[in-house]
Amino acid sequence: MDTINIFWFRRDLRLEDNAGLYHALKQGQAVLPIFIFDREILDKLKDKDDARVSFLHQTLANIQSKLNELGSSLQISYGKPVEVWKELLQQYKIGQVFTNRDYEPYAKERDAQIKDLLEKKNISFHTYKDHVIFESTEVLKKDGTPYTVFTPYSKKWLAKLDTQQKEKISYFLYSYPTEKYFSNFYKTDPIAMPSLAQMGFEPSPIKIPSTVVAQKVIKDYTENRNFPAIPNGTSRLGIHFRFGTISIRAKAQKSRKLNKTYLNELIWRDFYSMILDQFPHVVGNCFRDKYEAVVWRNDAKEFEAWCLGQTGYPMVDAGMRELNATGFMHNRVRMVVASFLVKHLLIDWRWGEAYFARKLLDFDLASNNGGWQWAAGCGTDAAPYFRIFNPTSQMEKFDKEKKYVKKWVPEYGTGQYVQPIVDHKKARQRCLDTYKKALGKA
DNA sequence: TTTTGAGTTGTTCGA
DNA sequence: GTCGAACAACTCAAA
Repeated sequence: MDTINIFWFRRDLRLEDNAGLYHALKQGQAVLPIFIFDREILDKLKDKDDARVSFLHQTLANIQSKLNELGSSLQISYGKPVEVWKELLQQYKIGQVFTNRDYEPYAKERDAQIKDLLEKKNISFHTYKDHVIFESTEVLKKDGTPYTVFTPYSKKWLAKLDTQQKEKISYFLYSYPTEKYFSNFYKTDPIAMPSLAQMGFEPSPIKIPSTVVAQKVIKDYTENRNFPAIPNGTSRLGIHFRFGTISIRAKAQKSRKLNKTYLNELIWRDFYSMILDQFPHVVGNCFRDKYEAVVWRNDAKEFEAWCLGQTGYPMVDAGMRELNATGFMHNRVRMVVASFLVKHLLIDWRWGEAYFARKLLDFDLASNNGGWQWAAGCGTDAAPYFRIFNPTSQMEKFDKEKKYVKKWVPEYGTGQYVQPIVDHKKARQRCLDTYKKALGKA
């Protein structure tokens, strides 16, 4: 049996401009690409027709057919990673293993286990940066510790990008010519992949936004991004960044030239990825501990009304209904619904975070957690607690014509629409009092 | 070490 | 209708 190298796909599902895959193929030895449908993750999903699983499956099928054309195949397994790797070790004589780094706590632990398993067999485990522009240790304060405020972080980040560009420190800052080495894929007949049904899932009716975004969308992003009724006001690339179906490097390079505001959003993505990597306690805990003292009301009925888009506040309800129907919610509206849940209803931000995690196509632990902690005021660079969005004035500001609201809440203004479940003014005061008390100011 | 300037995305009140 | 101040002081980053 010949020795082969393995490339392990995770959240980098593309053959082009893929750092780890590039390094794997460049070695010269035959490379078998693999993917694992991870039961540690899948078994926890609540919806059998989860759109992200369908998307994953479809994306892998696309990669599979491209590889089949090259006379190779993707080996897709369904199970727990450690078990799958033990089987792979039985099945193949493996030389080296290549993969791209993942910064979520679960992934770090999983990779440490696999690395250990492989190294015991004298198989090296090589990991690469692919998911972000700069990793958590690449942009640090002068004293060598991580930033916790976005603006100085972003300045340093931009300066570093400029330096790398000027000095050509990293030829591969923008693109890995992976396709140059496609001939090194392991030659094999197509290997069957598990069907959705075999894994206990059903296809989702939800449509996935395209990877192709008109240049004009990025160019006009600054003016359009706050208005949810504008059809292409935002790029909707979140899901593709999440699963790596597009390259972050390519997008950063383009937006650097086209629109600094858009680039800034990509810097936020690196920022929250860094925060998660450096401060993993943010999973399940307030970044700032003193906010744990907030006494949440956690009314289950009100939470349900929020989830279903039945709060009586049109901007909130439109957002939640858009989320439930499409797996997407406009960013401006995400802030409005999050502020409403946490501050008007005084429901623990972790409840909202979990609901978004379940529903959002573009769900990403780092960004979702960062966003919710921002909204709750307990995060790194958070909104002050007295900054409470007024869902009505947000609608007047950002959906003046009510185009967005009427699309998702058609009964709005007809008399059939539910009464507000809380009074804004009272809820606002209640929030201020609750936070003041928690922070020892009352 | 101390000081200084600044901090994604807001709202309300009163002049 | 428009504008500035108050909200509440706090923490961070860098000089």
